[in-house]
Amino acid sequence: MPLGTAKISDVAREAGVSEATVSRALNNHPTVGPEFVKRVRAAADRLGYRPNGIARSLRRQTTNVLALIITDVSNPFFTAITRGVEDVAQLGGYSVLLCNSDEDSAKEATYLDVAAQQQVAGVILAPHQAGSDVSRLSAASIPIVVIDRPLDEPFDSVMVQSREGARAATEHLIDSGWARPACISGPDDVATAESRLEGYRDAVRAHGFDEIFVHTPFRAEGGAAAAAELLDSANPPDALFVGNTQLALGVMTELQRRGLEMGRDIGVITFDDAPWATLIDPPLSVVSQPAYEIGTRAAELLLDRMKGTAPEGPRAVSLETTMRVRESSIRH
Amino acid sequence: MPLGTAKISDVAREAGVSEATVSRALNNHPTVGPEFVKRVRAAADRLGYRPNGIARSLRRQTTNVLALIITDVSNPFFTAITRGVEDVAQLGGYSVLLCNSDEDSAKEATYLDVAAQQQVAGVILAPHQAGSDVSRLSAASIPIVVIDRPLDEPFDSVMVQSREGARAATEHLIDSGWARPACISGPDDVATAESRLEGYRDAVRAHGFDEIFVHTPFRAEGGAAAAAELLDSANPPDALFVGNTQLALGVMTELQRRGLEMGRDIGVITFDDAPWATLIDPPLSVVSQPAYEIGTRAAELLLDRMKGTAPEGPRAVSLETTMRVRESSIRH
DNA sequence: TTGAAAGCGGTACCAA
DNA sequence: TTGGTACCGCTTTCAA
Repeated sequence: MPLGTAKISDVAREAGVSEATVSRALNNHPTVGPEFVKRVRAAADRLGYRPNGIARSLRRQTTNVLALIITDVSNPFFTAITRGVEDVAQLGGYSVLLCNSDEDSAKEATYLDVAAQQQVAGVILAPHQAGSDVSRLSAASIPIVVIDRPLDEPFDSVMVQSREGARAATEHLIDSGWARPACISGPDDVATAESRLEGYRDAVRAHGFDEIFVHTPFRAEGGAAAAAELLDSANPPDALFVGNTQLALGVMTELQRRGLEMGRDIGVITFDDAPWATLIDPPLSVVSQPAYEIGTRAAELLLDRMKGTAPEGPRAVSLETTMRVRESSIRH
Repeated sequence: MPLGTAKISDVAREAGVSEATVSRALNNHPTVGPEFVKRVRAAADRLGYRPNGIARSLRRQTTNVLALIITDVSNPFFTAITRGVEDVAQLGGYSVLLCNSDEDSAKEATYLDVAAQQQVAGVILAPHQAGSDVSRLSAASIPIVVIDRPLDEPFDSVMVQSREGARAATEHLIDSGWARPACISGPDDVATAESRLEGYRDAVRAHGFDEIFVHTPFRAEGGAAAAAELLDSANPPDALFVGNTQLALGVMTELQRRGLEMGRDIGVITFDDAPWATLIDPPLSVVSQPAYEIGTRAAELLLDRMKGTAPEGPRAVSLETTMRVRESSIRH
């Protein structure tokens, strides 16, 4: 028998004890004689025994893995969240499986299904839409923490005050002397896109400015197309509040293509910080979200929900954004 | 009984057939009467039946999920690979679980263990080191495809001709008139870092130049520290070949801090393209790897290995890099 | 404290 | 073609 193929019955035979004793010994059950523990451990080592996680899960009805479902792996915002989740999950003895729903409800549903089927211990979900169907998880009583975007059903959640951040960013644009700020927003069915747009509207309305905005997918090409549309319009904006990093990539490419310099020809501020934001010319002003903390807080909520130490009702964590004014938004 | 909690025995009762028939009907087994299929489907729908993946896996000894283990989720290179893997996996009806080993052998080992325990159908692995222990997967005869970095044991693999790419990049630096190119390389125990360094050495040796290099972790801080060290040395380099995107982020930050302009004061070319490479000033020259294709090819190899349609021995795919000369490497 | 045995929820063999 | 049932590997009562 190849090493690492042994099952519990083999170990039992090798150690001369029952399967039950092997199981208890290996799981540090207190009622096992120290002599037996030693014998079982030795036998297990000799055989290279590794428990079959599937069988264990089937019996225990749970695993020691968490699922983290995000909408875009290539967005630094979500990878920062991922690191936060991983760090606290690891401390708690859990592994995290990352699933990329890619802003696609069908893929999201598949992963929700996989999570339920694999009986993960808990799920952290950035829902594509508020209506995402998590009933399979609920049916299996798998705890859920919702992040980034709200879900219709009430769960523990970690959100960011996007609207306030967006409003502040737009105010900043106006304060800097830009007279016609527009908003390049994400898809109109994505909550974060909407609340950032709302924040923008709050600000322009307060100042009696026109509301100028366009919806586009959270991708670089979307940003480029939106920027082009706005700039080609009859009465183009002189400043842009951009909905996220991916959009910003496209927007800046388009500005570059047109020879427009940020801060001189057009004011730009974008949602989410990025590691390269200070390297471009001029440095990009941003509204930064505490991404890593979103991850750690979410994982903490999940872990104590799993432990059963959490209070009854849903807990809502709301984090603030930080505006980092650099040069792209400053008129000169 | 809450919806979605039904098990196969419930469906059998509801449909008035045996469990065996339910199983066969739901799995499109050809030997089931069409009348029965209809009845079973209806009963399953009524009860909101969803098969328990764990139980199925235990019996079938496999799942329809793949694991993709990468070393750094926040590196765009790996997220591009991820998209490639996901796209072909989905076509084949598989979900992919992404695991971030974070350049840490212990985490990697944990995920390898999880993969084996969860009995994933296959694994695509970017090993931290050539000695990574995949014996648990082999013992469970789970197919493996190795990407990005070699493994001591022979498996299907998709690699990139890093050394050639690195050599070409360094030659380009030299051809552009830089007289003292140095290399900022990754950790000396990471194969890609080593082969890029080798490529650099090939080039400088061929020209009789000094070999100047420093090893540092694949992180922005590592890049910054390495750049500082080199620039502060007695005889500093006038050009830099940088090992990857994360390092480049740090290197450029350090150059900026010192007021050094790429292309004018120092020549820079880096391994891996990044979405923001054209947005910085001056645009960054890079050696681009076909990341998305690495992902698709790896998944293809894995899928037909799983189907059993692959030839006996390991297949090795070797992809080429593309140099994209922009301005940071051009002397002016 | 230890062992026997009953499942966990499906699947697939064998018999009818 | 359908049904009965052993079994996948482990955990956890229940008895001894």
